[in-house]
Amino acid sequence: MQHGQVNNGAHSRRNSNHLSDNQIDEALRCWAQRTGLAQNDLAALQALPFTCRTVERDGFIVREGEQPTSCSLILSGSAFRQKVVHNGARQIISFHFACEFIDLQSCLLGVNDHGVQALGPCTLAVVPKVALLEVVQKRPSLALAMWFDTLVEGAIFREWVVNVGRRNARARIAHLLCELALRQSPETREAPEGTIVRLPLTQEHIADATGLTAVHTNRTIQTLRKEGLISLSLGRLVIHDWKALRSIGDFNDAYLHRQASRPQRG
Amino acid sequence: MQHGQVNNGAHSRRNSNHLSDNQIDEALRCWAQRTGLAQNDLAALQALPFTCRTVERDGFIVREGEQPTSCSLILSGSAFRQKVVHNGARQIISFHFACEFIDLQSCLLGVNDHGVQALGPCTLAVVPKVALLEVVQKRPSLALAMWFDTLVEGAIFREWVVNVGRRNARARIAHLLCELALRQSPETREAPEGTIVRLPLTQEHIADATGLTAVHTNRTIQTLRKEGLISLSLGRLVIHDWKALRSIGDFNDAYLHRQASRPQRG
DNA sequence: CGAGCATTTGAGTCTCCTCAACCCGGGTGG
DNA sequence: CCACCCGGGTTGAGGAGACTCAAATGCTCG
Repeated sequence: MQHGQVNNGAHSRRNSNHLSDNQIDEALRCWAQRTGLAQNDLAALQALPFTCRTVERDGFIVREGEQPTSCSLILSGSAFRQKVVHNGARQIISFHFACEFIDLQSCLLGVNDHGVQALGPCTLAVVPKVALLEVVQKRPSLALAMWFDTLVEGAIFREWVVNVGRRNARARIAHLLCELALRQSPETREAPEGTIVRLPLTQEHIADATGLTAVHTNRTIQTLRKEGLISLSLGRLVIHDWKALRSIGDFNDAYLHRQASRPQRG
Repeated sequence: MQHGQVNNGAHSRRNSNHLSDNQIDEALRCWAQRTGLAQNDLAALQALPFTCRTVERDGFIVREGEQPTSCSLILSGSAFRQKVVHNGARQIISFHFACEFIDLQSCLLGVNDHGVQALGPCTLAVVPKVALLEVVQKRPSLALAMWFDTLVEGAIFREWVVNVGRRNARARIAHLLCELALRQSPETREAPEGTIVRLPLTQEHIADATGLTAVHTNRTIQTLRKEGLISLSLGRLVIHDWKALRSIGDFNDAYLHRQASRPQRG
C-alpha cells in the first residue's frame, strides 16, 4: 500500500502561514534533536499535515474522558497535565514547554485519562493521530523516537511519585523548581544559577504540583526566599544558589535522561 | 542490512529446559494479547534468545545507577520498582506481575534511574537489549506494542502521583488495593469481589507505595478490616465490598487502559 | 477607582509522623 | 523439646508538619 518515502515536499502541507510553518519546522527539529532522530525521519515528520492553534491561558488542550483524534506539539508557551480527584482537589502531574509533544499517548490509548491545560497563552501544532501513526508505522526509527520520548516522560512521572510521596514541603518545592529550571535551560546541563527562568506559574500551580495547599506553599516559598536561595515572583524564577537548592530538593538530574546514550537508529 | 524476517524457528533458541521454554512462550503470548500484537510479531518475540533466571525475595532485578544490558519479563512471582531519597526513605513506584516486562526502558535509556526488586521469589526471562532492539527496529508493529506498553505504564505512574499527592491515607490504601486486585485478575474487567488475590506484600510495602509510614498504614488497614471491607493478611487479599472500596479509594479503572482501542497494526 | 486575582498573614486543628514498646508465629539451635 | 530470635504486625503517647478557615494586602487591569 504505502509506496516510497514520506511524501512530496514540506511546503505544500499547510494552508498559508509561512511564519507558523517555520515555527513548526523549528519545533520539530528541536524535538528531533532531543530524541536523537535522523534527518530523513525529521523530514517525514515535517511533512505531516500540522495545523496551528492557539489556546488562551487555562484553556483546555486535552480533556479527560474524551477520545483523542490528534496530537499536539507546543510551539510556544507552556502547559500542564492535571487530574481531579473526588473531592475536587487537583493534582498537576507534569509541566510541558516549547518543542514538546504533550499527548503522544493519544496515538495508542483510546481515551484520555487526564486533562491538559495551557499555563499561559500557548500556540500548538496539531496533527491528526492517524497521520502520525501512519508515518510511525512506516519508519521504525520514528517509532523508537516516540517510544524514547514516552520513556523519558515516564521517568519524570516516577520522580514525581517520589517527590510527593517521600519528601517534605520544602524539598518538594525545591525539587520542582530545580526540574523546571533545568528543563527550561535546554543545552546547559549544569546549574542554571542566576539565570531568569520564565515560568508563568502561580503558587497554586506549585501547590497542586507538589501535593500541598496554596497557603503552605506560600509559607515555604517565603522561607526559601528569605534564605536568599531563589527569587520567585509572577512569571519569573531565579535560582541564586543552585547547589543549595539542589541539596534541599534532593535533586539528581539523572531521571531527566538528557544525554541518554540512545542507541543508533535511523 | 537486515534481510528477511526474524530468524529460523523458535526451538533452537534456548539451551535445554523445555519447561521454561514453554513458560516463556506462554508469558510472551499473554503480553502480546494485552498489547494487541499480531501472531507473526509474537513469533518474532518468541524467537529471541531469552534466558531464565530466578531471583529470591528482595533480590535486585535492576539496580539504580547501572547501565542496563538486558530486559526482563516476569514468568512467575512479582516485583516492585523503588527509589530511595536522601534521608533513606523508600518510595515504591509500581508493582509488577507475571507476563509483564519490567524494564523496557532499558532498551533506550542509558542508565537506570531506579531499582527493581523481587517481591517474592521470582522467575524471569531475560533478553539482551540489543536483540530486542534489533527485532523492534525491523518490525514497526512490535515497536508500537512496546510503546503502547510504556504508555500504559506511564498512565499508571500518573495515577500514582495523584494518589500520593491528593488523597488521604484511607483513600490511598483503598486505591492501591483496588489497582492490585484488578491487575491480578486478568480478564475480568469487573469487581474482583470475594476472590483471593495473592499479594506477597508486607504492610511496609504498602506504606512505601502510598507514601505513608508503616505504623499509620497499619492503623488504616485495621479500620478497613473492621468495617468488613477487606481481609488482608500475609500474602492474601480479599475484597469483600468492591463498590465501597472503589468509592473510598476514588478508584476509576480507566487509567489502566485495559481495553484501549488500540489501532490496527501488524 | 473599584474589580478580581494572587499573595500574604493569623489562629486553631487534625492528620499523620516519631519513638518506643510489645505481641505473635515460625524457624533455629542447643 | 524448649529457649531464643527475628521479622512482621500491633498498640500507645506525644509532637509536628501540613491543613482549614478567614481576612487582609497588594497588584494589575479595565
